[in-house]
Amino acid sequence: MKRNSRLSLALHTLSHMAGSPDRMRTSGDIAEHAGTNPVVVRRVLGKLREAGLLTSEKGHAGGWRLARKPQDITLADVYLALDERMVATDETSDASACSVEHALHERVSGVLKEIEESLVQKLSETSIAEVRGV
Amino acid sequence: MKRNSRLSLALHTLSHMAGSPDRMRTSGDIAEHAGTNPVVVRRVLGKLREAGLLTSEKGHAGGWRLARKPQDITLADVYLALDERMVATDETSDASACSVEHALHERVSGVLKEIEESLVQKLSETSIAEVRGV
DNA sequence: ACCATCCGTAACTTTTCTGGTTGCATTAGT
DNA sequence: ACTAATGCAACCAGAAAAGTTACGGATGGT
Repeated sequence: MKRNSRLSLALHTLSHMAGSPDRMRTSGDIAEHAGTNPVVVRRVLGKLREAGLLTSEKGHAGGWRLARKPQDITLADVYLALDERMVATDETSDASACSVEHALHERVSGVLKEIEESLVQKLSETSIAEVRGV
Repeated sequence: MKRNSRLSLALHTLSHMAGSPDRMRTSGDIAEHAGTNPVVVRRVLGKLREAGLLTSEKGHAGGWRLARKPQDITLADVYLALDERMVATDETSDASACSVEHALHERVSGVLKEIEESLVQKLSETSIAEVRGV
């Protein structure tokens, strides 16, 4: 796997689960399906569980299941759950002595933050059910 | 610097250059300004030159200058010049035997590509001049 | 009671990405 | 000639991420 694998893995898995929402799936199944490792799957899906998108059960008949209906899970939910900010810069303390520079830095950061917000807005317009489509 | 440093560096540099578009700046100046290395600056700015956003001149009085007016350079131009796709997945050959799986994979890829396009669209609505702002 | 199965988590390794650095050829002005 | 700049290639170092192994805890079947 390469870049953006987490978002991609999450999306693929959720879309797949949306097919039969009641079926319980193990991280092993999902991993094999996605061509990766059960632990990696649990790591990513754990984030989604924290965000309330999935539930997991331990033990013999344990596994993973959607916590909501597919149409109630948006791409924004997934994106935010993974806690990856794609365009927004980190809030590095601007060490520039010049105040004009500082102001410019603020402007650039602000613009990037706006772009990030618009991305989330766009993501919120599509649900997992719609990804599955048709 | 951390993630997105290239985009951030490019944006900051262009915004700064937009202040006095006729002034020639060396990679050394820019690097010192950005707290990084001249070679790194040339790497990033080289991409922008390839995309026609900047011009560079070798030799004694050489350096970098905007190739267009700041209002004619959009954030999308910069983003695309850097050739970093943030949300779109790479076109990995889908090795899934099942055709249903393949179709789902295509759907997810398609959705991500749409998101990417909408991001670029959003970026194209803001110019460097506007970033500089006010 | 026992056992197989599955999640949760930690620790470690390997790979990949990226910025930083050095060196050198080339170009251009003085 | 000399100086100062880009262009480019090669390499190093550090961080980030995936992959792997291992083990503890929970759960259900036998």
